Order: sequence, then C-alpha cells, then structure tokens
Amino acid sequence: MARKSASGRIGIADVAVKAGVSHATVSRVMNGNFTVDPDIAARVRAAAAELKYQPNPVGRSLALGKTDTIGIVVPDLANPTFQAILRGLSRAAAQDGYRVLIADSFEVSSEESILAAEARRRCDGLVLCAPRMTDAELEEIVPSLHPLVLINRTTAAPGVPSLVVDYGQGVQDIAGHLVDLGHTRLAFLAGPPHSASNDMRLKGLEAFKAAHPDVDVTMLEGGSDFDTGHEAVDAVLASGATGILAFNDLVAMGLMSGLHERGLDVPGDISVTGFDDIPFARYTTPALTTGAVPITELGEQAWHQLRALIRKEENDAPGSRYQPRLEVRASTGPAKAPRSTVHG
Amino acid sequence: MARKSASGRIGIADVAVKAGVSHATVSRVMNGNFTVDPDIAARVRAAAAELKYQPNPVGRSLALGKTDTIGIVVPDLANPTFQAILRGLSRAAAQDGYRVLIADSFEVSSEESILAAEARRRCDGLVLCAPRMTDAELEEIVPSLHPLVLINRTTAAPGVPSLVVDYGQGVQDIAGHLVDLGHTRLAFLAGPPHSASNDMRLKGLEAFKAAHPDVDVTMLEGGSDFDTGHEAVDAVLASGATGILAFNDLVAMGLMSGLHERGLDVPGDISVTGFDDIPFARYTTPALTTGAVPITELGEQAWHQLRALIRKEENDAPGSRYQPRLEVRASTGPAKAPRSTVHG
DNA sequence: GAGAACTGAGAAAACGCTTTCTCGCATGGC
DNA sequence: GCCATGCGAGAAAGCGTTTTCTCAGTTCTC
Repeated sequence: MARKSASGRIGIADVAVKAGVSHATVSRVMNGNFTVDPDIAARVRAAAAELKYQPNPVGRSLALGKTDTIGIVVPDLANPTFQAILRGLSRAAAQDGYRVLIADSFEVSSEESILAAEARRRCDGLVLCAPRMTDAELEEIVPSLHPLVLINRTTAAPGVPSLVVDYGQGVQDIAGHLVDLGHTRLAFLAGPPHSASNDMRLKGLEAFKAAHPDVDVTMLEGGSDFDTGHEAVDAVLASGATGILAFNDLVAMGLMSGLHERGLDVPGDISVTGFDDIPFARYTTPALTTGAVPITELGEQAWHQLRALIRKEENDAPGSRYQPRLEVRASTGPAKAPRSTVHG
Repeated sequence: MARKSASGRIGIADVAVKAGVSHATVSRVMNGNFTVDPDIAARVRAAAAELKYQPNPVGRSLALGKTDTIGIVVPDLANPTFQAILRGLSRAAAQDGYRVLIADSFEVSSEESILAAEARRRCDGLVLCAPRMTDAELEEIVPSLHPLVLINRTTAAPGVPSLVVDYGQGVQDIAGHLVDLGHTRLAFLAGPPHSASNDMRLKGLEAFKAAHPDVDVTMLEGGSDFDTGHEAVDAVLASGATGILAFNDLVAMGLMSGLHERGLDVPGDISVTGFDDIPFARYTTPALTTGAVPITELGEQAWHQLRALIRKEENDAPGSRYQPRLEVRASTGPAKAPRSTVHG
C-alpha cells in the first residue's frame, strides 16, 4: 500500500521512508549519482518503482533553476506559417528533452510584450514571432527576454539570433518569373500594414521596380488571410494587372477562389502567385506558384540557436537568412498579350 | 540601481530590502492582501515597480501547488484537426489565465503514455488526444492523469469527460447524401487501421449497409493524409464506385488531386466527400462536400470541462457528443447513371 | 487605568527537490 | 595499534514563493 505525503501525491520523502534512507540518497539515486552503494541504490529504485514515484518537476525546476521548457510567442495559431514553425520547433526541442509552451497573442500586438515576458519567466528561453510589434517596443523588451531567438525580426541588442526569411529577394524572384512570362502589369496584394515581413516585401518590390522601369507594379491594400484575397478580386481586376503577387499563399488561394467565381481562368486570364509554400499550396487548382520557405526547418533551427544560448555555447552562427526558392506550378502562365519571348 | 540577489534575477527579497519590509509583506502586497497598511503597500509597490520585480512563477507554483498551465497531447501537430483543437483550447484557456504546454507524440503511440504522464506532472490538467492508443493502455494510465479530458475516446474510469465527435452518424449522413444523389456504388477510403475515430466510421458504415442493402459499399485501405488520397486513385477507380467517402478532408483533397491528374471530373465522373471541414475544405476546386465538425469549439469545450475539473466544480455535463453537420459543396453531384430521382 | 480584543507585520514553516557540508566508519600505511 | 585518508550517507541549506504562527503595539471597554 502506497503511503502518501500530506499533499496526496507521492514524494521523495515517501520513497526515502520506504527504502529506509534519507531524501538526499533518493535524490542521488534518481539522478544517477554513482557515489551511492549499489545495494542501497537498488533498494531505492525498488521502492521508487513500487510507489511509482516520479519526481515533481516544479520542485526540480526550483532547485535546478531550469524548467526544460521553452516558450514560443505567435501572433496567430490559425496561420499555417506559425503552425509550421511551432511544429519544427516542438519536434527539435523534444529530441533534446525540452517541451514547448505556446503563447498566442491573437494578433493583439499590445499584449505581445506582456505575454512574452510572462512566457519567458516560465521557461528557459523564448522564440518570438511578433511581426506587428514596433521596433521601439521590441528593443525595449528584448534585453529582458534573453535567451531569445527572433523570427523575421532583427534587433540591435547583442546575443540575440534572428532567423529571417529574405522576403525581399523572394518577391523579386517571383516578379521576375512573371515578367519572364511576358507580364508587364503586376499587382502586389499587400499584407497587414505594419507587418515586418510585409515591409521586407515592399522593399524588394521597390528594388524590382528600379531595375524594371518598364514594368508597372500596382500596390493594393490587403491582409494575410483567405478572405483578404477573396475580397480583393474587384481591386485586382480594376488594376488591370495580369500577374498578381499575393502577400502569401492564403491570400492567393482566396484570390483564386474569387477569380474562379467570376468565371476567370487562372492562369489563362490572370497569373497568381503566393508566398510560403504552405502544405496546401501544391493541392490547389491550379497548383500555386509560390516562394517556398523551408519553414518547418526554420522552427528546427530556432531550437538549435536557442539551445546554444541556453547552454551558453559559442554561437558561431548568430542567426541566419533563408532564401525562398521559386516554386513554379500551374497558377502562372504566359501573359495574355505577350510582348516578348514566351516559353511554352 | 537595481541590486540583485545571488541568482542574478530580482527576487522578492530585493524588493523587501528596498522597501524596508519583510518578504512576507511584499508577498501580501503583490497578492492584493488588504491586511497591509496602505502606506507600506504603496512603498512596496513603488519598490517593486522601480526594480521591475515580477514574481518567479516556479516559486509560486511550488508554494501554491498549481502551475496555471495545462497540457495537450496530440499525435501529430501537422494535422489540421489537432491544430484546430489546440487553437480552441489555447484561446479558451488564455481567457482564464492558463497557458498550454504541447506534447507532440509524432504518431509514436508507444511514447504516448510516457509523454502524457510527463506533461501531466508539469501541469494542472491534461487534454489527451490519443487515437491510436490501445484501450488497455488508456485504461491503465487514465487514473494517474486526472484532471483529464479525453478527445474522441471514452473510458470506464469515472470523472473523466470525453468529447467525442459522432463520426458514425457523420458517415451515415454523408453516405445518405450520396445515395440521394443517385449513387449506388460507394467506397470508403479508410483511415489508419487502429484509429479510434476510424473504428467509429466503420461502425457507422455497417449500420448504413444494414439499412441500405441495395447500396454497394467497398472498403479500401488508407491513411490520414494527402498522400494517402493521392495514392488511392487506382484502388478507387478499380472499385467502380462513383461516390467516395474519404477518411477526412486531407485524404479527399489528395484523391481529388489524383483524379484531376487522370483527367477525371469531380463531381462529373466521381463524387468525393471528406470529413472535418478543415478551413481549406471550402477553397478546394471543387469545394469539398464534407462532414463539418466544430473542431475549434471542441477545443474550447475541452478547456471548459477541464476547468470544471480543476476547480472541482460539480460537472453536470461530463463530456459531450458532437454531431457533424453535412456540408454540401461542389465535390458531390448526381451519379453518372442515376437510378432514381435526382435533384438538379 | 487595567485587561481584553484587535490590527498589522515579522519570523518561520512549508512546498519538493538538489547539493553542499559534515561526519561516522572502515580501510590503509607505518 | 594509531593516525591519516577516503568513501558513503545523513543533515541541512538553499531555490523563491505563500501562508500560518506569533507577538508587539494600539484601541476599546468597563
């Protein structure tokens, strides 16, 4: 019969009593400390097994000063991109015995810093995805969040790795692809106004426009979800563009759905591109041309960077930059009125 | 200048020294205990603010015996269904000040019970999604996991709410819909062999077959992802069925994609149905007819049930059963060779 | 004006563990 | 046979909180 401590749960004290040793010895055995007599160790292990004793992690955390848990702050768990980051992070961390605590800010960016601080205090480190947070706010909280890894943001603070996707180069590649297909009138269906990754795309497009003065690029307001794309049909048609760069795959899918409802053919009438290469992108009809980002791998890398920080290792690669790979599928095709050589 | 305790972080002791009071008083103030003189309370608050003191959650957890965290065990974070449950759970829990810790078993069901026990000890309660775990194993670990809420599983143990989707009824509704459209040869593209929810579907189809002896239902082996559906094209065509019930939306989308590649028209040649109504289901081409499950709401309900358990409230609704709603979209249509009245 | 009742804050115990410190005991050397 | 050495395990001190216990100082009552 398992005797229980006052709390109702079996603790180290119960095992100690049953094995006829002190708490300290039980702790030593449980932690594989070999300065314990093998006979006694065996007795302790037997007692522990019989009582099904499992050390209380909270007690351990307090004593050891670590929780074996990391936190991730995401603006929206419904977004496939963050789901993928979470997945990669979770898997990689699990392999090293770490769990992940999620903090979803539900796009309420005013809550983000509080949430981040909160999460950080419960964990050994933090991965922060906060695309809408202002630079000022970011700089202010970053120092108190160490060990910290940033996703798609950079900071002046030292010792904070940033994993950033080169969206600027990505949109340029996509725009280039459309131009190669003969499109001369493009439109960019932008993302959320104050999003860091949207800014990167805008910068990329500026560079593209500078390099291609003959191409007309219309900027359209947008957002980051299906509905944004779906509702943008009128604006897209009004722009007269034949090649559309949607902020991301979700927006592109919404747009294609809306165009389809209007009886327009993609890519016959209009070419549509996305960004991210979420798992569903290859299964849309037509399959979506997009800028593929190895996003799950990014989550995995986030863990590796964070791990190095937690272990206070020399970090030779403080952050890294991911180049999107142009993934040409069926949603892009020759412009209706080609003005130069067109393949296919 | 903020003085720091040995640990390097600001603790209650630092605030106590700065305010010239004892730790106890600081704690009382921080917890809104009104037996403290207003002047002293103000002094403490000022000191806390100046030092930017935030109580250490681990210390609090140990003292209070609660972590304000719940855990969720999922077999695969890549699956939209579990993502949605997680989302609903996370949001609902957040509203009550709880965070969620995720434990992804990566479909390794042998790890599931260890993972669950591990997660449970770090949290105040657990939501368990373990479709592949055997009944025996489930019954064995359930008692040690309380407070616990099960998703799509039931247990004989008392006090464990189960949130289960009535997949059995769902497939019958879908099958009925296909028969109404004139289909007489159906095929079920099954899910993972030992999945609880697959068993429920199979039972539902048995009932359906008993009620519709004139309808031919072929059972095909399958899985739960895109590729399963994509690879099943040959088997589906070989079956001669014109109405296909895929295990879930993912499989249905894979199948539609495969059929499309073969030049077949959905629903012209073959009608395809899914299950779950994941967010993408309405954006496929054609939009997918499916059994809609309010899955995010299910995650939310999971929290409410768990909360009741944690608070030891009387739980008048120990679990609940969700009826899928038949969502007819464009992927189903009249059978090619109608044998009875067909609408449209 | 003295004892009772009360108020409010400090001391100390508790939460469950790890780890340092300490010390008894056995062994080895001379 | 005695002291130095070392090994192994218990005692105790943290880790950072909350909360009970205790008690000094004040107010109230008769």
